[in-house]
Amino acid sequence: MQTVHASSISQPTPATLLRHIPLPRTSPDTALGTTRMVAKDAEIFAEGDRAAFVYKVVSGAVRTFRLLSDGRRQIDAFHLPGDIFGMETGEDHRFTAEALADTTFIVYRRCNLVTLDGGEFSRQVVTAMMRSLEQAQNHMLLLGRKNAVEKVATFLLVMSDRISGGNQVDLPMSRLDMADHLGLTIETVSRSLTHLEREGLIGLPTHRSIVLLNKAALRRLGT
Amino acid sequence: MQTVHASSISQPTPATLLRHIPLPRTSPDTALGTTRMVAKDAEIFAEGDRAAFVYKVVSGAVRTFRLLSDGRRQIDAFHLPGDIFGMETGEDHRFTAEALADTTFIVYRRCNLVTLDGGEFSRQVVTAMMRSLEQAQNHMLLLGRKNAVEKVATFLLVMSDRISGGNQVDLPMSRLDMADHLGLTIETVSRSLTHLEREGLIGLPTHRSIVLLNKAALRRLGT
DNA sequence: CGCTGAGTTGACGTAGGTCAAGCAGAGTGG
DNA sequence: CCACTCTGCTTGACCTACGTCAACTCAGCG
Repeated sequence: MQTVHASSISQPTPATLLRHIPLPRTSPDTALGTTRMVAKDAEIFAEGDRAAFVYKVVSGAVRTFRLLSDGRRQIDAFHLPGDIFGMETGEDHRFTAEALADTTFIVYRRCNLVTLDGGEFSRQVVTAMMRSLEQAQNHMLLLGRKNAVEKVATFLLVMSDRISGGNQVDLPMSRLDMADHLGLTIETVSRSLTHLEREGLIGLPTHRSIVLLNKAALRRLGT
Repeated sequence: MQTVHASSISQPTPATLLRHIPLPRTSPDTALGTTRMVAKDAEIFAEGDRAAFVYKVVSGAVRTFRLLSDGRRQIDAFHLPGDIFGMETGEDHRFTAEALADTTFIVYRRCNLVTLDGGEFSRQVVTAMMRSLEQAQNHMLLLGRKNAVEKVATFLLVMSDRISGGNQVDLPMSRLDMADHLGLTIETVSRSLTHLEREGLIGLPTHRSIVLLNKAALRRLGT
């Protein structure tokens, strides 16, 4: 059992709420949807909300998570530009979504997913769901069977693939977000990072940016 | 880090292989597929196999799992009669599937899932995938943030819902399978079960059958 | 420059893993 | 019908990876 960090249930600040303004617009990608911008830590939808929309990140990043009754949090995924999130098969959202940073996204009215019309949009949503499933399956292996250093190494490789493909990763999330995604605490994430640094596998020029110095060795750790 | 139980990489016995006979047949449910029977612990497909088929359990039960290089195993799901498993978006299977007990299932030639024809079969497969995703998301919360007793309590409730709906559950899997599903060891699963028994929440008439004496209390543990 | 919040580090505690012994039910053979 | 083994499960004693608590560092910012 672990204590619940206060910030893991943080609310958007008043300033945040003020900047939480719908911005109707039209563009190639928004033919069917509406663009919105929200500030860092703003809530996009909450667990239990009616799931009337599907979302696509344009810029920034989003976390989706669930809480246990005592506040323990599991972040199931981070959503980066291009990712679709918020699909549900039932009526309601089973997750809460919050912006990791100031974020722009497109809101699509949820066409009934059960009526698979074979159209471009429904195909895109189904593809997004399949990708979510694969990621979730990889993540179950990580959560169930990897130790702290292996978890962090795997995470860095995945983020590197998704963000840059290069050797430098600029993480959009805090240590707490990483911890709640990997089933660890901030302290253990921090210790694992410094461990990897001492081993020469990564460099830590700043807190949020990480250089993967030896991807092969990192990959060996995560398999 | 944990030791690898020898049986977690057990191979089908020779006797098992002999009983591994394709049984072509036709019935209402098999209009598009072929029925097969396999013995307990037989492999149905392996990680890396070409994913040319999709499977539906008729009787018995199936586990799908992945291994780390040193043999640590994560069972992502158990598949019971009526469940469809083995869908992949890529070319190859990313899991191994084995029978938990003597099992009958139907094998469907994999229609290309990307061409969503809106037909009955492709709708059924997409529904199965969505259900898998929801289960995987629930399981990530369990693996990442629940303690041993909470994991076992949650698992018993889920299995009870899926198998009987009543208060008696006849588990089709061993303690080792439970452990590798819940991210624990057999010893911890065993201790958690006797803990729940001592608390009066469950009864253990035999090893494989469990009586849920206080579902409300169990549910409180898993939330 | 001092304040603030995020991150790191160290000392210590504990849930759950490890190792080893023992037990019970299901086959098997005499 | 009873000893005999085999396999899965439980239990106990001990160990360790990771959580907890608390002090400290440092970057960003008014």
